[in-house]
Amino acid sequence: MSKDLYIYNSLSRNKDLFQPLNAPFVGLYVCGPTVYANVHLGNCRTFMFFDVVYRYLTHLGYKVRYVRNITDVGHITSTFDDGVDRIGQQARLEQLEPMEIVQKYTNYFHEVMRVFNNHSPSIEPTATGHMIEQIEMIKKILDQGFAYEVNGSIYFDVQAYRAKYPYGELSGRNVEELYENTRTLDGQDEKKFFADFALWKAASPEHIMRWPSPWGEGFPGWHLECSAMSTKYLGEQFDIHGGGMDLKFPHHESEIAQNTACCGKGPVKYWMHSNMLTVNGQKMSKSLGNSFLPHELFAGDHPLLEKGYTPQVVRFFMMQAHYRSTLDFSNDALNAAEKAYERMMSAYESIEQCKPSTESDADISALEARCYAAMGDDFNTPILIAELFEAVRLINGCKNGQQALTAEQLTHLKTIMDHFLMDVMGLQAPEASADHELPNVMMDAVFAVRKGLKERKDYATADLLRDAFAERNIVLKDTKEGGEWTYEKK
RNA sequence: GGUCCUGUGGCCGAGCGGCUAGGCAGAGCUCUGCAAAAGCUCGUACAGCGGUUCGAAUCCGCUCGGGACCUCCA
Repeated sequence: MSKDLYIYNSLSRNKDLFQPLNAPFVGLYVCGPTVYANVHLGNCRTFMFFDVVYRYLTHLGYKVRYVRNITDVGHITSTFDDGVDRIGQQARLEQLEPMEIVQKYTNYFHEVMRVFNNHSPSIEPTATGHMIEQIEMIKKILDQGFAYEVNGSIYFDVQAYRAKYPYGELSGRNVEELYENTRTLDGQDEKKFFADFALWKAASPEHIMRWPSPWGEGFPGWHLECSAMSTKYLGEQFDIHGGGMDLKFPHHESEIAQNTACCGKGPVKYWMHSNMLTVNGQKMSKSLGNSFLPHELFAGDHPLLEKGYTPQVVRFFMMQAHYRSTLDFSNDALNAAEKAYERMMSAYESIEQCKPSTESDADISALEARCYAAMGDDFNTPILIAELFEAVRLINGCKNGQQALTAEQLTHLKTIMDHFLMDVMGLQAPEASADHELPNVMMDAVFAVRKGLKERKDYATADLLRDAFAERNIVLKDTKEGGEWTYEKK
């Protein structure tokens, strides 16, 4: 069975066979959040997807070092001279210390990541914690002649860089064309060339976040931290760099330029970009005001929402679309995902109830191979889910005696579900089984009573019992053996 | 304006030269005291117009619609 993995590489614009630089080790870097506000669902999609990348590589047996940074300084609202640091701005707004802002929104971010069942990264470095590395990197770029100083700020010299290396390869930008469209904005700038970007900004007297440097007090540019931290923890060259599509330019393009200027070679073998989550066809973003916060979605506490959805349903919903497609967020789609998720999970949980046969015409190994093929084809989770519904069909068929499965096949199906549903896609069963133990014992008695009533053909009382539970959101379902029950929230 | 992506059945969403995607919703059947669940079967599809091809949802051209990026963004 082939477990080859093909990854769509934004740099080559091709699905490339994944071959790690130093197997079995894999370096994975993902641009994390700027912690100046609560992460919204669009952000979560990216982190959830790269969690699946991390999980699948790990499942394949790679030793993955997953680095995802926290941007806690340097993310300025524009690179012009009046640019404001997002963290500093929010600190003034909320009348808190910048580090209080950082802590507050980092906490929320971590809580959301946990609730969505994302694995923690191996290393979660912060920009403020790597000031020395960033300053050292600037020195190297200066030494190589690809940066210059103006009034205590250091800018990356795109023209000097372009004379030696290609610039704009990742995003397909043409500097001349960019210039055509930006020259009007290029006013009283201290940069030599419009496309130059800040590596270090001198801090104005009122600027709160500031660090000493060889060029005076200031703060690092946004793009620099990722270059410095990925180099520190993953080396000058590493395997996979991920992030949202909107980071391709200028952020990732600048990263490539910084690393290349510093080390003479491009840093990343496979660039991966996940597409946007949209609302009514438009990108979900904080600035457009159409973003959902995770807790609003769970509680259904938002004008555009009819009801709440559990984190697991949301995760399943995200997995039903390919990461390179935009995904539109709607009540209908979420409702459909909820139903699908519940069907999937109830089949998963009922594998033990299947009675094995001695013979079977089902080909479970082929099913497993198709699961690997789906994931191997650029992490195609929608196809994987379609294959897992084939497993659902087999399990349900077996449960009501229409499909013969051997004991080995049932175990195999359980393994496949465990691997792909739980380990790879990071889904979880709706509720912990421990909570079910006592209610189950009680419900067994209820079903015994109903059975007696039905045998006496006292259907009215039997229905009364069922209705009484239904009023309390507990749905009773009769089966041949007795009954099943579920919570059904409204 | 530039660069790029995209338009699939009632809805979501894969596929991207020939072979059923899948889910949700809908119809019929089986099972069932009824119901629910589950299984089986079914329906209608590839924006429009041309072209290439034995064959196009898939490739090419044009038209129309939607979106992203072009120094805030996951």
